[in-house]
Amino acid sequence: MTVFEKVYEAVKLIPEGSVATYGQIAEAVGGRRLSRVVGYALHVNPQPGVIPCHRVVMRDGSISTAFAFGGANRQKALLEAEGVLFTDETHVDMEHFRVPFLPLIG
DNA sequence: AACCTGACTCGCC
DNA sequence: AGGCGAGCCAGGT
Repeated sequence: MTVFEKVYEAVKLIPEGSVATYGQIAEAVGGRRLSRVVGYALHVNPQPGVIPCHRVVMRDGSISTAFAFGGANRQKALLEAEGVLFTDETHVDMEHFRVPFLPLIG
């Protein structure tokens, strides 16, 4: 099981209507330092549509500008469709929609 | 086979 | 308070 596989597992565990930070995913797969690797893993997302990568945002709730499947606006629309609210145009309301806990992937 | 880079995050100026 | 470097893994050149 590679780190990438773990990343995909973790991302798929994010419940609908919630979001997680790259850091949270990183901690779930082995360490906070892997946050960058998490981003790369989603970059090479092997199964778009299966892996809810739109539920992964920056630690401050902002959406990455380098979003790959339609732009940050598309990601924002997907999240709003799930009931996730935004504090402003680009920041998710992390206080209420960030997942409280993400299980460790082994 | 080694080096560079990439959807990040934290710590030190 | 804002800007920059370090650290992690995998894949391409």
